[in-house]
Amino acid sequence: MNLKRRAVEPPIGVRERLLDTADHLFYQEGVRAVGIDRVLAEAGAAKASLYLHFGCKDDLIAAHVERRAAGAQAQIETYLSSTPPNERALRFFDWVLDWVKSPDFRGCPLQHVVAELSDPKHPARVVVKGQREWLHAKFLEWARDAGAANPRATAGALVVLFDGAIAASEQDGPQRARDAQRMAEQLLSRT
Amino acid sequence: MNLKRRAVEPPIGVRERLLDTADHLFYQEGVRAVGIDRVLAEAGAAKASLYLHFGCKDDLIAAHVERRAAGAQAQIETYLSSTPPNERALRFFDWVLDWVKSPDFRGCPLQHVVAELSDPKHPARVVVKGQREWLHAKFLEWARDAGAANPRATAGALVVLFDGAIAASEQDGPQRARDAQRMAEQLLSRT
DNA sequence: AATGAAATAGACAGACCTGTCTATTTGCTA
DNA sequence: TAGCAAATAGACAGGTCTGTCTATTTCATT
Repeated sequence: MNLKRRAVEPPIGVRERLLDTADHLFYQEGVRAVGIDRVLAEAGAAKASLYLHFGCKDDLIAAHVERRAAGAQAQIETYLSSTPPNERALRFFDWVLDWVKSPDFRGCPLQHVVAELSDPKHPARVVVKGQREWLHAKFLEWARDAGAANPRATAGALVVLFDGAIAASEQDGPQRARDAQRMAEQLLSRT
Repeated sequence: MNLKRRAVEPPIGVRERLLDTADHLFYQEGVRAVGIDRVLAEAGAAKASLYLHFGCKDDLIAAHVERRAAGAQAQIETYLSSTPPNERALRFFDWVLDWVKSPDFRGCPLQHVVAELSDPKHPARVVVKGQREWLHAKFLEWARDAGAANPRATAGALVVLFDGAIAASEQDGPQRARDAQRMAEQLLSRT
């Protein structure tokens, strides 16, 4: 019955502010390139706040990945909610295309974290793994709904097309995501 | 007894030794995670030698990327030399499969460097760009040789399949490279 | 043997990093 | 108004990082 810190919520809490800032900086410049002090200064927060809310930098990185993963899941579900199940696998690549065309697209934050943190047991890597399993399960579901002859093989191919679309678009521009989309069409057209 | 390493050891110059070590460590753990001192200790070299031969760490990173790029080019050319031109695009994915199955495969060093170094003007990024152009030109050539109806589109698709095969295999294992290979077969079968 | 270039060993500077700790201020609420 | 929890400011410790510099040693060629 304590509605203590419930108030109304006009000002953003310091935790959110820190995570917002870290999320942005980590994505744009890399988790190792950005130091705690940068995050603190840009968020206008105190060091004690960061360590109170997140414990250590590695956990802040994990929270950043967690936020990206959850955000992507929500976006994708919303994006596809009005699409018939059998068309979702293909429509997914419209979402990918939107993403790679967005102004501050800089590749996949999860791929980046894997590149930067070589230890698979790092808390952020654990989150990445979970997100990957989620995505694979989605692809499998959509492949089945699309009537694929071999849903497992189709799901694997979709993973490749997704990773390839993002990684290639990071360096070559959105055209690569279109190339991927075209392959997805071919892949899903032969039921 | 005073047996210097000269007696039995082949004459590996300090520059090669440094580059060998840096190349390996940078690839396995990341260019930002590995400090100069680690390279020095593992190579058994002096700091002055590193700065004499490479100038600064950023240029050492660039040399590492350069070596990977040149090595890949040479390997690929050799691998495909006995393959008829019209089959090279497809056969290329056998090479990819070999790579991702090799024991210390840890993804694409070039993709990693792009993830770690956000500045496109970084000397290592410049090398990456060059390698990418080389690869794209090769794909275009092979697509033409394979009689593709639209070589440019096919080359773009091959880039996506390549990046996807590597990035996905880094996290999911070699199965993803097989998935990519199967898509390449489909892509190239419709002439 | 003498010379001189290349390599080694390692101290050092200066910057930056994560993480801890103390002291102070703010703002809600009882 | 008094109290209390959250947040701030910032000093500090202990590492690590890149890069420079000095002094010494190795080694091939003369």
